[in-house]
Amino acid sequence: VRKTTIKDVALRAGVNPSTVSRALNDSPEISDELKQKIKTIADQIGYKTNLMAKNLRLRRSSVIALIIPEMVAYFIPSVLQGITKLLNQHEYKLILLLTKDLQQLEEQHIDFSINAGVDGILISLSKQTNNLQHLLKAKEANVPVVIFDRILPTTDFDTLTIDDFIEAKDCAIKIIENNCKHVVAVYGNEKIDNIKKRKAGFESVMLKQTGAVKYTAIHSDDIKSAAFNLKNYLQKNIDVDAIFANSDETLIGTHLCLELLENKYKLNPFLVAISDNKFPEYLDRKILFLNHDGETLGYQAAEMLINKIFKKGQDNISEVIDIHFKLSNYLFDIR
Amino acid sequence: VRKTTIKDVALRAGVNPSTVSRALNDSPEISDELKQKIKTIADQIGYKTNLMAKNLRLRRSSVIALIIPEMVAYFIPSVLQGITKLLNQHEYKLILLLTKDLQQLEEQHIDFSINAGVDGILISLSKQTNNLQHLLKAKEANVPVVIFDRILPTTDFDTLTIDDFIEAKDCAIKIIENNCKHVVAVYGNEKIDNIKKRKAGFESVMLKQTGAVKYTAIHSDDIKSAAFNLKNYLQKNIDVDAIFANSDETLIGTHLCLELLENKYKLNPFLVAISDNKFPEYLDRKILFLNHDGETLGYQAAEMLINKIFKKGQDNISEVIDIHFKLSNYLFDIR
DNA sequence: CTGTTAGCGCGTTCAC
DNA sequence: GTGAACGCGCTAACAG
Repeated sequence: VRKTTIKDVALRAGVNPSTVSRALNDSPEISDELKQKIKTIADQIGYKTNLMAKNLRLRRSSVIALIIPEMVAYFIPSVLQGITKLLNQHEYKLILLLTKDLQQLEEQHIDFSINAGVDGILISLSKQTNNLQHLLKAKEANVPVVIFDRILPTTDFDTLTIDDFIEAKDCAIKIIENNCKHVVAVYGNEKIDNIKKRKAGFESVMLKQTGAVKYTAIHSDDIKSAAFNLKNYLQKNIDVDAIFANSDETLIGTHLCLELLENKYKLNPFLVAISDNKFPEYLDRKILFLNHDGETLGYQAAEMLINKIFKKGQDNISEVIDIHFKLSNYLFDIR
Repeated sequence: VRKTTIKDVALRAGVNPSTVSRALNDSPEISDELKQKIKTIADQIGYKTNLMAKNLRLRRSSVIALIIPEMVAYFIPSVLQGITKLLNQHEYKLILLLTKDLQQLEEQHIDFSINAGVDGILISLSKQTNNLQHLLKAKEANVPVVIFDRILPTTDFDTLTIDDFIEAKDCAIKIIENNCKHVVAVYGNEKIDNIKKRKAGFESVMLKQTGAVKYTAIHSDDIKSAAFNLKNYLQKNIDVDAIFANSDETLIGTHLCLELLENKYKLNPFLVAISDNKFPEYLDRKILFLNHDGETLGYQAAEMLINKIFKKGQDNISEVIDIHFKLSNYLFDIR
């Protein structure tokens, strides 16, 4: 059950294998009619080019490494969907490496990727990672790298991330426009760079409102602490009329907290969130939220990498792109 | 910047390239001391075997195709995590293909996989798929296939799925043991085979209880309809003391419904669910649930496929494995 | 035990 | 325009 190769096509067409190769790759040296003839024959006998041989010859692998902390829902699956979409268009394969947010594992994965001969690396940094030393090896080995989502400021590598500052700022502006007077922001773990930026963006608006608007920041490490800390605050401040949840986790915490308190108090705060667009529809509540579109992010990140691979060796300026999504409105109500 | 090859090692060691190859692959024909010497030299000059060349020579690709409906949270990401874990142990790469639950796309992806020369196919069937005709091509082309999660009964292929019947039966037994007298089961879309089996398993216990226990089945297509239909029923039947949600979607629907009704009625049903272990902790409610451990499923599925690839051509009996997870208890409470 | 030879399937240089 | 020959890096068959 041997697969049909370029030789079979050549034999059938009465030409040399190299001629077939040239015809199939649209070389200008081949006459159009011969090209047509060869292509037809190739189709007839079901010839498919062997990518492995081709890659070996072309000194490339058509494999990229995707290094991410973990497969956590919901954002990453969307990102992966976007990456996949673009990669399949170019017949690229994937090695998926999980760092579990450990810098040491991340380093091992990078070494492995370089040694495995991948054509490029797509990486979202671990929480532990605070410098890009280990990625420099990739640069030396001449393998293109794109850092996406969880990034660190750098001029050595291409980065693509969502512009957290601007988006949080958008949320703050919306709240002010809505004439709210007592605003609470629930922040997640500030060790995460994105969270830090969102806080900065939100406060870039809020802190200017001194006097007119009362603003309080609440911090949390997880869902429970978000719910708990918010609850403590709200019980003493029933006049809160706007809440900003800056992540899906804090949003859920906020939701749980409100569920509990709504039985006792009359609450109806204006709720604004930055989310990955999955929880809002599960929460029976009106939420203005900013949809962190992972698929778009993934697609663009993969696109950046592929472009970098194609024009390898040419212009080596590091690109920095910040995506800016817009606010969407969502309302779920079965009452 | 040429990479060091087997030739460089051979030159340095004063032996023939093929000797190096044998030494590195632990051939019994090579003396231990020569092996050691060669391995040391290889390490010194930083030799890494070129997998592409090796694969070309060995007529394999070290790539498997993963064909699934979509990257939906939460189950699939866990599955993917498990698959990745095993694949990385064997230096296997991945082509991720999404069918969007369309049989036609599924067929295209299978054809593509065969032509791309993957070593094996790991597939979870689309909702539309009701026969395995298109997979027969893979069998003819001699590419191993493992069907997992969403399967169809077959003797032509290996299948691995969670034993929905048994698990739902377990849930029903727990409810009976708990002395509940009025049971409602909320089922999802019955076109999905798994849902059908869960219903059968649950009812295999429930329908025997005629007289002693009142049992009602509620059907739904999505979260909203689950919540809506359940609400309609509960409003007329406040004495319901047990609810079985047979998927994460119906569980959320159930949760939303209870949230609404709890303000008006005194409700505290015994809640049992089959879940992917993500929502229960987000719902502020006591739930007895069966954790559908995707990571284990994915790991085992990949393991089955790799084994099949290794002993290709030998025993060709189709394996059928049903995993049976156990009930876990979960309680989330910030009050 | 080890060296020699050949070839996996393709793309490319050099001839003609 | 097209054919012949070579090599990408590796391993398997055949010698010795």
